[in-house]
Amino acid sequence: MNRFVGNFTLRLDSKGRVSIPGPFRSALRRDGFGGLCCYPAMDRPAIDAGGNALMVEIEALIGRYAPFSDQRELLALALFGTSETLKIDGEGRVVLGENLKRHAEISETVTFVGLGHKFQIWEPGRFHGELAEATRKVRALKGELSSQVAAPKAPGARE
Amino acid sequence: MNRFVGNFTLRLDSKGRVSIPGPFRSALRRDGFGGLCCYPAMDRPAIDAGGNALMVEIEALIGRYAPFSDQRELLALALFGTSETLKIDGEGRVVLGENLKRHAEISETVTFVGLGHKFQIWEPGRFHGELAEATRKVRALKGELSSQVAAPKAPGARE
DNA sequence: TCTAATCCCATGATATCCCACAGTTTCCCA
DNA sequence: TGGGAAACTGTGGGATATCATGGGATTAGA
Repeated sequence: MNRFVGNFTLRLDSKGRVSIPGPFRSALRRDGFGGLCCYPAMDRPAIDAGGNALMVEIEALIGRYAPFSDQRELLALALFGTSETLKIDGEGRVVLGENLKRHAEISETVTFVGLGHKFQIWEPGRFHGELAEATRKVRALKGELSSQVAAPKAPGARE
Repeated sequence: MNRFVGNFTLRLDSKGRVSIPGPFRSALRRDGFGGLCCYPAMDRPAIDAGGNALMVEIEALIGRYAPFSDQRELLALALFGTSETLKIDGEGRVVLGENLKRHAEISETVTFVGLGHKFQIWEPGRFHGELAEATRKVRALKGELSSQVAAPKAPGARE
């Protein structure tokens, strides 16, 4: 079983290191990629992180466009250009780069949140806020669903 | 791991030398090409750089057009004609040619940006501007993508 | 002989590796 | 069923290697 599930809150030490939660660490190990691929999440003050699987996903996204095309260069710049592959030390820790920490407004504690094929790293307070918000939305969505019968209406993309 | 990822800002010394960032340097070493192949990026005030993989890609691009066709000659001129192969010294540094520096408006600090198979060298200020622009466009693109994904049967992949 | 490019060594800062330890949880065996 | 023993996790800090950078020496080219 190779996905990231659950959430864990951990502290950064004086050198800025954080342990990757055990379950995530073993999922990464299985995935075969020595390091941790991270980039600032779009639209959210969080860090997206993962291993090979995530990297391949990004590559596939970029690979859809022709080499030297504008769109490809743009995507590559925004994705590869802002991501960092962090080294994982013998104890399973990483040091987050300054950009990443700034983007997620992380200071001394972080929450790891499993998202299946990848996971996110949040500042704990912001994560709880976001979670509450998400719960509220899901509840609303559920209400909507139960009031519909089985309408095959196209599900609009929402964010 | 053999691609260029992340961004690094470094200084030119009094002799005009810049260190190639460690991760890029080792990727180049793996790629087997002794020097660094550079040319002014099309449409952008930046320098495209890479090793063997980049040259192969350029060749493939040019090879798509019929020999002696206008497009082919033009591309060859723009890419091969303007490229220089820089020597990498014992410490992993290169000296950028005057053309390159002028094109990218580089003075004393540069930002190396990984783009997967190749990387770019920017004047840091211009890079930040371009990155902001790219992020904005990618966000728009993401909206498009997520509305496409909802159409076929969702294989558990979500964002 | 002079200029410029290349090589070589020095150095401070940073990152990486390595060992240590305390709190839990798991496991084992009486 | 209870009492350890062992393993693992998160945390801490010192030692070592690597990186970015600076400058002198050496070679090459004109």
